[in-house]
Amino acid sequence: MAYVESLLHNCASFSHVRQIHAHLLATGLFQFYPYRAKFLDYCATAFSSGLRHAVAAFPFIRLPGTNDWNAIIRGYAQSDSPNEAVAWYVSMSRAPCKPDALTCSFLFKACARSLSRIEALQVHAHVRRYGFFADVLLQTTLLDAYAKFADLDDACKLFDEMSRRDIPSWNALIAGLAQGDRPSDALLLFNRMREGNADDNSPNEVTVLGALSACSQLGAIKEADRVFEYILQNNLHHNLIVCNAVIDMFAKSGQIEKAYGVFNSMKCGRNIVTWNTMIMGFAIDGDGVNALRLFRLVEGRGLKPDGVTYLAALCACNHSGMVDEGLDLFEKMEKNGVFRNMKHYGTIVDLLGRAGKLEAAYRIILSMPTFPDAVLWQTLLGASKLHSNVKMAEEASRKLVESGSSTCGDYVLLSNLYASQGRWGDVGRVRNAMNKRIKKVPGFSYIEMNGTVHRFFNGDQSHPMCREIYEKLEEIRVRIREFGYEAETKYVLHDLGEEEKENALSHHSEKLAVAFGLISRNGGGGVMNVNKNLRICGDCHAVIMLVSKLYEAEIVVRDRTRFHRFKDGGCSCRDYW
DNA sequence: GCCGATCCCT
Repeated sequence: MAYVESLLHNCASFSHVRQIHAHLLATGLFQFYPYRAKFLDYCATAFSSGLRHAVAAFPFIRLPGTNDWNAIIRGYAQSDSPNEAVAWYVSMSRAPCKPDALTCSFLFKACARSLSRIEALQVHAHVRRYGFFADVLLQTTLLDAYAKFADLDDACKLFDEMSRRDIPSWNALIAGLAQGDRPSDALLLFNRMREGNADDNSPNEVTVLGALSACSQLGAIKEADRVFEYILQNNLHHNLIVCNAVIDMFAKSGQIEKAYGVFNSMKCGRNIVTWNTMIMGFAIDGDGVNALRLFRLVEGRGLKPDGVTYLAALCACNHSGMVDEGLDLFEKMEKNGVFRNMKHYGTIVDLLGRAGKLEAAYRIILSMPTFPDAVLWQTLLGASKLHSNVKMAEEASRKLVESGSSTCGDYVLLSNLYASQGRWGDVGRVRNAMNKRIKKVPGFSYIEMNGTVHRFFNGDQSHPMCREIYEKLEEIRVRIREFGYEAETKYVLHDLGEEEKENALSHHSEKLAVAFGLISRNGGGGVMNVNKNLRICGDCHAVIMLVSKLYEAEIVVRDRTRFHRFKDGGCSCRDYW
């Protein structure tokens, strides 16, 4: 038996696996359960074409045992068609042998990957019935599956009920929270673990990846620094994947120099993800020159640009207004064997649209080989609004409504366009249509001050320092007026008088956050960082530029798509966004 | 023996 295992582990190619298979058949060992099951398991998981081979061999087994089934189920669980694992489990349940904890573990994995929630619930019930549930590893796999279905409350409940938890259990929940839109909870859990309150488990490489991802999403600068400090102290920065996530985190929290510092000092080598992350980092920072410089270096390092590399370079062109360079990349990528997907189209449509080439953007959407995504029409709508092209905006809106995927934001865009033209009848019509829909994403901004995160909604009056904040806003309004500012009331949706419109604008969440930041900085310098969940509004952009000059403040706003660095009355986006 | 992992359009 030992020699078969040793042969298996020394297979350099799939043809070696076939030779071992032939040997087992010739010697009759194939019908001997332990040999065969080991062989099948190796065959189905170690090589890409091995699963088909194992599946083809399966019918020749006289009486398949649990591990034979497990081998196939495991193989499918990690294949491109994980749902097949469930189908095999159904067949297995009709066979004489019984599933074991391993079978269920592979099934949970398969369910997690194919997002088959119902099937997972059924297997969960079986697990309880069979009495496998005491198994920590199995519980962790299930926890991970729940997290991937976004059943985070169930995942937390399972976690709390576990009698024993190891590092992967913690990691599964932290990563689940981070990826499931609860990054703050992920950080809380990470910090608990770091402070030694995690069943004697300390964070490892995988744990910090969850924490890094949480910081990236939040754009949380202080937390980002703290997580990095932990990584250095515990020598986790020799791991390539950790480094890639660190670069992403620094780039997404507005610390592009730190991101580039890590990129340049990596001792563990760089892979294509490293380059993609750094290029995208420069892109969202509005530094198209550095992004394209790195893009050109990729091939020289023996790496082949992939779809994400091109996407990052296209994003860089988009955010820096480099239309010709972007079009050139878009043309070249397919010649270089990289297929264009929806995201590439989305970026090029935005690039052309923002540059005012609405017809060209429209033609690109129509010329696509696949059915255009709602995002493409939303992008075209946004560009039409930017360039006040009512006809194109109406066309894009029509397509969105037809596709059944129009959102609140789409209606707001169209309505704002009508409003800017004074077409109040159309505004009312669009608003009525919008109000029939329930889903609204409220705009909010947040700013961190002395370790506390302060969050503001539009027109928010719930902050303890509400009075001071609104007084500050009034002061800002007066000072920038003296400086020659006029409110760009076209950004207001409603049919209000000019003065009321200005008020509606002046209480946008990003302005509240900036006013609060000015009050709280105690005259001290330093950069003020504001995060916003949606895109920054045009009036806020203009106002914050002036604030940066009149109050000598450097203000960085991270919005949904990029960073804006306001300084001395200007912005790093050079008004192109 | 089975658990946890990086970059991606508006």
